[in-house]
Amino acid sequence: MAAHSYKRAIIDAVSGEGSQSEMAGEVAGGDSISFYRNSDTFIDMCVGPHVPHTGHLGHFKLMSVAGAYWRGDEKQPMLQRIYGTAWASKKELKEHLVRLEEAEKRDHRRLAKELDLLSFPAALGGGLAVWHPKGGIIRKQIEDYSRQRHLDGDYKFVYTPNLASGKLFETSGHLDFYADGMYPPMEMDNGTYYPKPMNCPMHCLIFDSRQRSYRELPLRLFELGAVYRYERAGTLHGLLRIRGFTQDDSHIYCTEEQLPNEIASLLDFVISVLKAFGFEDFDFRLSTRDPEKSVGSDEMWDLATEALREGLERHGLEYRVDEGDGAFYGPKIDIDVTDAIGRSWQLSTIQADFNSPERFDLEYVAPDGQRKRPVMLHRALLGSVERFFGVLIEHYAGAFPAWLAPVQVIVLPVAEDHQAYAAEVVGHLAEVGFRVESVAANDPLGKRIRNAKLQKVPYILVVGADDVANDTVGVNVRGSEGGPERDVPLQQFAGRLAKDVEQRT
RNA sequence: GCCCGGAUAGCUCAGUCGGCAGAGCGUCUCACUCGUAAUGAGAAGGUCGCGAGUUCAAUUCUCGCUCCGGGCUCCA
Repeated sequence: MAAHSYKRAIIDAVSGEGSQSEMAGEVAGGDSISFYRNSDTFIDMCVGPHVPHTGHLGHFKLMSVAGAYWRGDEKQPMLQRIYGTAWASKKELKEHLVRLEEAEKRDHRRLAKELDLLSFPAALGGGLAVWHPKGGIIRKQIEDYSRQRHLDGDYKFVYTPNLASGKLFETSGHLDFYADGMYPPMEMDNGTYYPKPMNCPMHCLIFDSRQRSYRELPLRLFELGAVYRYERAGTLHGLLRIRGFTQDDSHIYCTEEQLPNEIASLLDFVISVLKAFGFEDFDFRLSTRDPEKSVGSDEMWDLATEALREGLERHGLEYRVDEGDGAFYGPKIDIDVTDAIGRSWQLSTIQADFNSPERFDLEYVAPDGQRKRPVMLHRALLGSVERFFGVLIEHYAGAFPAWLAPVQVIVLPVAEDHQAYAAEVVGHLAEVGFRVESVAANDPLGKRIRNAKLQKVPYILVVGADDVANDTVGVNVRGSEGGPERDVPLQQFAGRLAKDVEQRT
């Protein structure tokens, strides 16, 4: 109890005559207060339960210490918390520790370094990354795929700048609601400018650039847009929490009547795109209005919330409702994916917005010639390309499928005599568009195999005298249990790789 | 932002109770020419994160800053 002066304070406050402190009121308002005694010297006021005595903890290991705000409120003092893990048996404890080690091996920050994908140089500043060639080619594959899907989905590609006048963010409401998350303004000769924290205000300007007809709706504007948001220093975490990132962002302008259909087809689109990246399990969350932190009429909110709900229900999707978790301008559906080791990541978001069209005074001409207000949907599928890549690295543990792998094939000549043939194989595969490298026989074959495996290359081809004679290759498939496949005709291998790439497996 | 911890070679890390710093891996050179997860020998490689202070002397002690890690809080 001596170590829990705050609990002492609660008890004093509760027992103190006429005390009206918040804590006292809160505790005294409950049905009862429970105490647990684990030894003569450790008595804890706690809702419990506690184990009868520490012997029941079984096999444990202390893991870390960290600060934690009293009652989870950052305005309150900070306490020291000691974290440990306890298991019934030594075996289970050990298994848990092994699981932690495995998770650490897929940490995207570690793999990004090991696989030379990207880095976070201190000289660049916190929460900012530079992409190296191998990370860059993967990113290009991701973005190219996204662009292709959006082309197919009748999205219109737009580009907008990284800075905008403060007036734009006054109009959009961001300066009112989100100034803390925006970078400080730049004063220039003709006004005040901010790095953009969102793309939507600019897309609204594009909509508003001329008179719009109902015939144009839904108008789907798409951009891989870089945004900058101030994240507090202690919250930064590799690619998963970063200060500059790129959204696969779209704003869809449609009529109120089109909204349910548009949401329904969006849900299909999201799921289909995420599945291409190897995700199979999805969780849906519907977030509703927080009256304290929102704008717009109840009518608008109800309409938008119902449209989202209808979209989910039309698909028969199970979803959870997060009351009060909506954006300031509207309700949303967030989509979480489950990765290869069962962890959940929030990626996609679909947000209804009746507010921005109002603020930007957007209109279209209806069939009857009347001017009407469009409805707007914000949506991102990957969310942030940077964050998505971080999740993808962890999902695949760095072993990217062939269509994403920075190097798809490494060709290893058994000895110097086979070098010329290895170069031929490389030339042939490169010519048809594969990313392929060769490593000369300066080191023993075993070592070169090992290095290629550590780089998680999908296919390692070994070529020796037999292969030179017969136009074949020895194929090592990443992760295969059996030994290498010998004497595979080169054309046959090329066909197999092409199929992998095409099917994104 | 807050609490605790950290920053030494390209990477992983040891070390200096204050006296111009080390290993393994990697890199480079030479030899080896090898059929499936580490060939051998040699060499190069460091403003000991940045800035101030104390000291005859600071990578080491003190202070400030930057960046990183584990949490907390926050995340349109």
